[in-house]
Amino acid sequence: MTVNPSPNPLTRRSAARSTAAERARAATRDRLLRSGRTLFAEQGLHQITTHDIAAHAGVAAGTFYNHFGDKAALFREITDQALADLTGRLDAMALSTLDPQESVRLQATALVGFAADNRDLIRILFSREADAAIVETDILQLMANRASVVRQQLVDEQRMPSEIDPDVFAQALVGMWSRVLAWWAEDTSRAPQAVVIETLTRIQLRGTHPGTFDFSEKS
Amino acid sequence: MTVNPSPNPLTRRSAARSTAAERARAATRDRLLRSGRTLFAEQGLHQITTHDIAAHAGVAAGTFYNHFGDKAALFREITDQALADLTGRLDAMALSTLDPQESVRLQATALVGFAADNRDLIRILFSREADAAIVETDILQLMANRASVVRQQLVDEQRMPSEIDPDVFAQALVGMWSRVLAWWAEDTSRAPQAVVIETLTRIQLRGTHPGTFDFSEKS
Amino acid sequence: MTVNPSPNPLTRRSAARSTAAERARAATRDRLLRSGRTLFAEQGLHQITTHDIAAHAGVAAGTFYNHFGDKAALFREITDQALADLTGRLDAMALSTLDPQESVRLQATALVGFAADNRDLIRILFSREADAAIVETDILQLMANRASVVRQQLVDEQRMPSEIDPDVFAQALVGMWSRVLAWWAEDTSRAPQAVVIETLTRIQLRGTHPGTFDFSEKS
Amino acid sequence: MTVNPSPNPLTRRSAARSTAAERARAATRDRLLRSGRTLFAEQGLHQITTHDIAAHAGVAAGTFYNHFGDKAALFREITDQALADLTGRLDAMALSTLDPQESVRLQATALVGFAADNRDLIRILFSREADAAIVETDILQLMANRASVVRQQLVDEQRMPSEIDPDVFAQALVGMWSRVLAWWAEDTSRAPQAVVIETLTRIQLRGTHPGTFDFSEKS
DNA sequence: GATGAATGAGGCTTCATTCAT
DNA sequence: GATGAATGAAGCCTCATTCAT
Repeated sequence: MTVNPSPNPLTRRSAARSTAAERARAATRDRLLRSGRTLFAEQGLHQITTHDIAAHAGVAAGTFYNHFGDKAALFREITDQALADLTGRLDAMALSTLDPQESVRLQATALVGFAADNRDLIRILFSREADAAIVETDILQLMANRASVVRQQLVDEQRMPSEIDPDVFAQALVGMWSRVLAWWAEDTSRAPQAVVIETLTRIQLRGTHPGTFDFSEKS
Repeated sequence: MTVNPSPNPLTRRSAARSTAAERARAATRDRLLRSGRTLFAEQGLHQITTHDIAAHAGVAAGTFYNHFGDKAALFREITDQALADLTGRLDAMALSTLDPQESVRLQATALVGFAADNRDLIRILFSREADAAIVETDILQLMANRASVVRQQLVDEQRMPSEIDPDVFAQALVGMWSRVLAWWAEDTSRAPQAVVIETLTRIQLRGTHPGTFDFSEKS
Repeated sequence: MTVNPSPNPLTRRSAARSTAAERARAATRDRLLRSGRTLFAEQGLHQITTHDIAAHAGVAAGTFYNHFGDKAALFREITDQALADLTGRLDAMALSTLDPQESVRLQATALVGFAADNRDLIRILFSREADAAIVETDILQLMANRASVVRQQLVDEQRMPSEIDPDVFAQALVGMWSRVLAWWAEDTSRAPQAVVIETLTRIQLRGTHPGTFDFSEKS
Repeated sequence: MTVNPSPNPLTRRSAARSTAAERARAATRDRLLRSGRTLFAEQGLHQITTHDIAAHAGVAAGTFYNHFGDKAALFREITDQALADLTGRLDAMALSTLDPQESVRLQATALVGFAADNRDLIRILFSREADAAIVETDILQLMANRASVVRQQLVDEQRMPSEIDPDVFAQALVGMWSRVLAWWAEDTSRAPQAVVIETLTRIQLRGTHPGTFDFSEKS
């Protein structure tokens, strides 16, 4: 015969109560986050007021400050989450192959997939406001640093030519990515997803002007 | 009948006066433009007030509005000039060769040269604020449009592979350029000018991962 | 008909429950009072929020309003209690002697003793905020009124010289008291308790400039 | 023969222009100062908003900030000026006699005269808000420090009895002064000016309880 | 009765812009 | 044309208070 370790009714009730309150609070916080994401994507950090966000979330102006210290804190939370998501995807890709060529294609696939799934986030992440004075972290710089370090390793291992400076390469890469993704996320009908992936991949693997260099090896 | 070849002294004087006044006015306007360029480059459109610009230019706050309709107008004038300069340089380069490879290198040279000569302008042009809602013109978009059209022509003429979508290519190109130049203009000691040019050129001609594609032809 | 001398168990239980609840309630109320006293003493009425008090008392923000109508009500309750305590001590002293000289000394002793025992209350009572618009009662005014009435009686009975106006005297007295006590209560190491008592007493009995007076001409 | 150093008309005109503008600016500043003084005296620092002051002065809300950094700055300027005036009067008195008795009377005269002339300032200076956290300087403390130092000297020179502690004395003195003056300035019909002076003087010279003291026996 | 999230009025401050001189 | 004080709309944030659970 088993004892049913059923929780004490009082405990359970109070736990339930507490959980309900917490859920309500979390829901409000989430509405604010979503509203911020939507509005920042549409209009940018400076055009949007805390009142706008609160109104869009259906709460009073003061409620905003029950959940976020100030406007920048909300913005930072959005971008931090987004960046974590994005780098998570890139890392997952990176681990799935050792072939550099394949790796390039998988990264492009991950990026474009992320943009398709998170159009608002892309527009926020890759707006230059994301690294304005108000927000300390420069997202593109973080990504560039990652890319630069990886690249330097490859150069050191003589798996990449040293003529391409790792720092310049890294800036070029994130510039290309951010611009293409922001452009495409704004209106995904501008190009089929596969075309975006393919073009990004080809530019990395063979450059923008492939045929001009050595015509013997056209794929 | 006599021709009066000598200007009336009064007329001349007043013309001279007027010219002096015009010169003074133009000088004031120019100081405002320079101040705006310097301050916007340092701190961005939103951080700088019209008072800041007037103070930096050594004029009164109201004087600003004798020369520019509003803050955005000054900003636009700066960016329009800069864009005209930049595209002028690019066009000049474009005309000097028919070889696509050489053309790529010359473009990179022109761009990096412009950035070296106009560090402030680069930081303004390629900050994302340059295409914020307040300023209608999207500079990068203009450049992308040019690049896209040119590319489309080359594809149509079968001088470029169609696998690289002209629109995506154009976005990638301006993204790469703008990011690299903004990064470098912020601190030109980050890389030698020649390295920036060379890296940009190589990425275009052969991609970021050249060795991975066909190892037989490493230069 | 039966008298039921033994309490109904249910009634008793519920009475006990009720008493326990009352005790809990009173304890909460008391914690709020103490927290208010501590915090108001440290920072003043305006610097302290109801949230501060509730947090310091370890209760929720809303609980505050289960016990006090508003912030001013709590403040008033603190000051009313303090004033009652203080005047109680002064009255007790007053009854213990008929000798005016002794009375002065005993009053000083009582006041300084109260300050030593209730440093927080002194700082609240004798901060000017205690009679700010938000709180109707002016504590010093109440004390001054008492002093004025007593003085007037002594003058009428010709036991005090009429040259000292009872109202001015009363203001001077409470001004002197409140300032000295507030100063001392802030840091009791500023002077030994006995010195404070003695100095207050001497000033009342002989003035601040005793030796300077020519005693031949008392009116 | 005398050269008439009449100013150049242009210079004069522009000087006049400049002076007119300066005068206008000074007048606005002065209106704000007066409004602040009046309103702070009536309602205290916390009850009065910058908008209140601007409205009372007949200017727009933003104009306040053309002249004062914030509300506290205006408040401080008012109190600093007032304190300088007041201490100036006291110092002038102090120099006019060497007789301590006369000095006491002259100080009382100066203080009460100042209160009569500056009722608003008295109410501001001697409200406890004048030393609230927002304003660093504690006016009464400054006055007390002065009094304490002077007293200590007199004690050292054996011209005052050491039984009266200089620090306690100083607090008592400024407490008495501030309370009496604030009370009287609120409504000067409460007592004739001469009576206030006389009572303050007598309390200092002979105490509040003169007749009660037996002069034969004090240690 | 306790809880604590939500409320929203209200205060402070900034700054693009105007206008009388 | 230059000046610079004045303007006032608008944004940020606080906090006393309410109320559903």
